[in-house]
Amino acid sequence: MDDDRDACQIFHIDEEKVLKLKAGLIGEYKALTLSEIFKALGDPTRVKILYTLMENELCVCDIASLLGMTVSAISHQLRLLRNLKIVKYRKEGKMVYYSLDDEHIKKLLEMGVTHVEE
Amino acid sequence: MDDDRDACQIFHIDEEKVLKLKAGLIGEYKALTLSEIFKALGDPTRVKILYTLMENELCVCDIASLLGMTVSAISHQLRLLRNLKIVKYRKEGKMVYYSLDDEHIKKLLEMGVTHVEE
DNA sequence: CATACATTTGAACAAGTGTTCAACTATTTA
DNA sequence: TAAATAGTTGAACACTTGTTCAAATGTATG
Repeated sequence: MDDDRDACQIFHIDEEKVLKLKAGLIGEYKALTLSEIFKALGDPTRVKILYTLMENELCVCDIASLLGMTVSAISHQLRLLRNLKIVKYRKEGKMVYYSLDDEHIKKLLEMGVTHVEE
Repeated sequence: MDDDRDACQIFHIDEEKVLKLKAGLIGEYKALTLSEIFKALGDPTRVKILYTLMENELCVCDIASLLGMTVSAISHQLRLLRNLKIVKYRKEGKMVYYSLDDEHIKKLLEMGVTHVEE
């Protein structure tokens, strides 16, 4: 009688629970920002790119060669990853060397692998 | 002279490095599987749904009410999350209670927040 | 300066995605 | 059995996305 599961019709969960739930809601902006990061990792090409960068920094055409894709396609993806601060770059003459921006990205990838591998 | 950065033109990185890089490449299937998980987290609505499930299990129309969206929209998203084993569900009479499938998902979300908040 | 090369960029296209609407299933209750 | 309720589903739509191609930067080198 005390914990009869919330029927849905009029949404009559007890006040306290409603408040707790609403307080725990993620904000619109935060949800968007967070989803943008995950979305960036949510493409096979970008996953492959990031994997090549996990131990080394590499230039655009090295990545393109390794993945068997056009330099243009890789560059487009790198721009996206750059804008989201997922990779950083370093210019040296004609070449541009890309690397992961921070350790979080590496950890996110590793945790993703852990999840899919179990 | 020893570590002259790989010029790109003919991709003449030294053999050892090429081999190491190629060995570290992620496979096609693994990249796809991994990207599917991240893609699932890469939508604001799904992020919000998962956030409501971080501490409680909830039924579809509770989530819909909390987020101010239609039951149908939520149900479609939950199916996707279900198929990817990101959420699990429990049936009780007419109601279906959803919850996060495992701790990894929670950790991924938390780690994502950490990344965007710094 | 002219040439070569690494990378970036914009436009365009096919393919994929999220929401809505209406119809449907399944379960409870009268 | 009939009505009510919780949830699922499929089709349709506008919108977004990833790649390609061609053209444009920027930088070194002859």
